[in-house]
Amino acid sequence: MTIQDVAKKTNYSVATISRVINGDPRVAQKTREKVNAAIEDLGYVPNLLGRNLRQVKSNVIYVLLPSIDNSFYSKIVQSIEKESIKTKISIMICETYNDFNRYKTFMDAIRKRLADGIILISPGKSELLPNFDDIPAVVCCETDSFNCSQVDIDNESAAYDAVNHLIQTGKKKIMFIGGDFTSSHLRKKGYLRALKEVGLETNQDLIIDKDCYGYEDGLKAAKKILESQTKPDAVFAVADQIAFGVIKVFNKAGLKIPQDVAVCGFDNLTYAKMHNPSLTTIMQPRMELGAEAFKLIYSKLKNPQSKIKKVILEHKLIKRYSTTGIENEEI
Amino acid sequence: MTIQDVAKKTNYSVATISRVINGDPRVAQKTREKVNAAIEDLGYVPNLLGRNLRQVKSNVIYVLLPSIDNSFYSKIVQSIEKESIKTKISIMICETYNDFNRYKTFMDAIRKRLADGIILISPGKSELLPNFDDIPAVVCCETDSFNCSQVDIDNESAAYDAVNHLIQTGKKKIMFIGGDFTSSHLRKKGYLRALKEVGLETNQDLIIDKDCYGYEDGLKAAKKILESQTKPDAVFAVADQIAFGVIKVFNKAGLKIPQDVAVCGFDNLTYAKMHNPSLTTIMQPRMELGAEAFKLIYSKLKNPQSKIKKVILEHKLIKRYSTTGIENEEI
DNA sequence: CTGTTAGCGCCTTCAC
DNA sequence: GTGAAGGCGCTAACAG
Repeated sequence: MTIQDVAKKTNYSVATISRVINGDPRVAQKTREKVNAAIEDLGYVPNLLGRNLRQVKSNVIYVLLPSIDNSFYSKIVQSIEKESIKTKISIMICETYNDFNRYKTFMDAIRKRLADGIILISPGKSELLPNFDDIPAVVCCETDSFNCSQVDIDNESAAYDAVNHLIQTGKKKIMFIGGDFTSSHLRKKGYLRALKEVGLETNQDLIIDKDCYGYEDGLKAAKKILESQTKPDAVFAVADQIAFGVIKVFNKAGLKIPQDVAVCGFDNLTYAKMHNPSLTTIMQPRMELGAEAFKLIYSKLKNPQSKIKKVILEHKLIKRYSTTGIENEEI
Repeated sequence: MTIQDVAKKTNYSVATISRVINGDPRVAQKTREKVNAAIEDLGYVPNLLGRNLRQVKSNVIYVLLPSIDNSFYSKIVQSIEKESIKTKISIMICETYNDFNRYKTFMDAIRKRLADGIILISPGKSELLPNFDDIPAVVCCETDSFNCSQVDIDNESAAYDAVNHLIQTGKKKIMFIGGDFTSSHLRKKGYLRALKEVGLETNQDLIIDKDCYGYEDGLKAAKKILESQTKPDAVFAVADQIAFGVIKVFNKAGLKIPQDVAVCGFDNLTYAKMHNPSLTTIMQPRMELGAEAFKLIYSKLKNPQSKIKKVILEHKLIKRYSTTGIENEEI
């Protein structure tokens, strides 16, 4: 069943049928009705593969992210999807596991026209990626320099806010736990600036910034802290999951949170408020990050000449029990 | 740049080029080399839209799920993806939010040839869905009857195991918290069977099964419990997120978990072990569920005549602090 | 307002 | 082992 069959049945040409399907205004109302009736009648459904070939585009955008099993990303994806649904573009989620070859595979698929462009979420350093200068792209949640539009928060100042909050609650020996990735480095900068500003101690014993990314790493880091002579009265972790690990260990060791040691995370995962105690953290505006990323790639596709933009969105400190000692389910 | 250009450059015909690209054996070794060299040389990349049109398939499978912002689903998707990468099929994740019209949209997209088939994850009751008898489909994590292959766990017996475990730890007044969906109904059956078997009380005061799906509902349910005269010594919730809400409220009320009241969830979300206290729950074999679902749809596409299968996979009870009082980071 | 026609890029018979 | 030719289903000039 093709457009031909509809043409035959209605005695119009395929061109007219095509016009009706695509809402072209230069079709008589009556014709339109007849054609639609025939389409209904025959149960005809256009084959978009034909259209895609003809128009040299797939109306698909790839969304590349490290892993879908991370609620931080999933919220971003959700908003990209929400935005895309308003257009006729579909998104395709692709997990990279930060693997060079997977990035390459997906980028090559675009060269094969299976997608029109990509959104890269937290891709890491640009020099560790395959070159993608030839394909329409937007980077989300990464502050390294790319040859395309980007959207992110100000990581340095977000960390500054978080650490400053810890200082405000009277904490003086504040640890930093992070990993080896760009935004973590920036967060460390913010941490250092906050301490420096009020003349607080900043030494290497207070900093763990190697191989620390997730829950298990948080467990390890916290154990190391307990075993050492460093007795911090607060911990700032660059990811909520790390903070969850830290809390687990501190709890088991009988430390009171936040009285003995306060804990602050980063990202405001869905679980941050469910946690016991609920976790103070930096909220990244995930919905806006995703929506903005989509808008950027969309306008890039509409107008390939459009200029590269860098968009910085507002973060927000969410104060919860793990630093304030006040449990409030509403937040 | 098309296959034509390669043909011209090599003085072979487009047919030969096509054969080389597709690994057709009836091509002389020498020819193959020359053609590949030219392809390399020109930087030619095949346009798969042409191939798709010609072969009347897109090599895409849609994966429909309620929401991506739920780590239960994301693990399943991850395994589907992992399985798909071995083939030349790509998967496309589609959020339905359990909305009839969104289901319809995606199913229509398949009729438009944008995908070759679908995997439906937790689609709910079959009568609430648009008809999809005309498209290749597989249902995952749903026990309602569908006119296609299915993969799921035995929900009734999983719930039985969970409640039985609570009984073993000496609990006698066990509440059930669930919602109005098929697997929840089955879990209630298992709950009732376990209680009945040992002659424990089962009355309506111990059952909350309306509008209870997520964290917020858990909060509400727990508050209701505290206000009522029912003083349960254990709670079995049909989802981990509900359990998290319950724990939050009980904790705040000063109840000791599991001494005063034990809590058991369902699903074994990644976060269940990070929680304080860590959560006893039923592990669904999410990776296997996804992998099996993909295999089923794949064979359906390979062989449209293949028979409908129902696959039931093994669940497992994961015992943690919220029922045992023992914190073990390893689990 | 409508029809004719020529491809989009590829694969696949059918010849030789 | 290779080539010629037709067509997958659709859209977009161009003509009328």
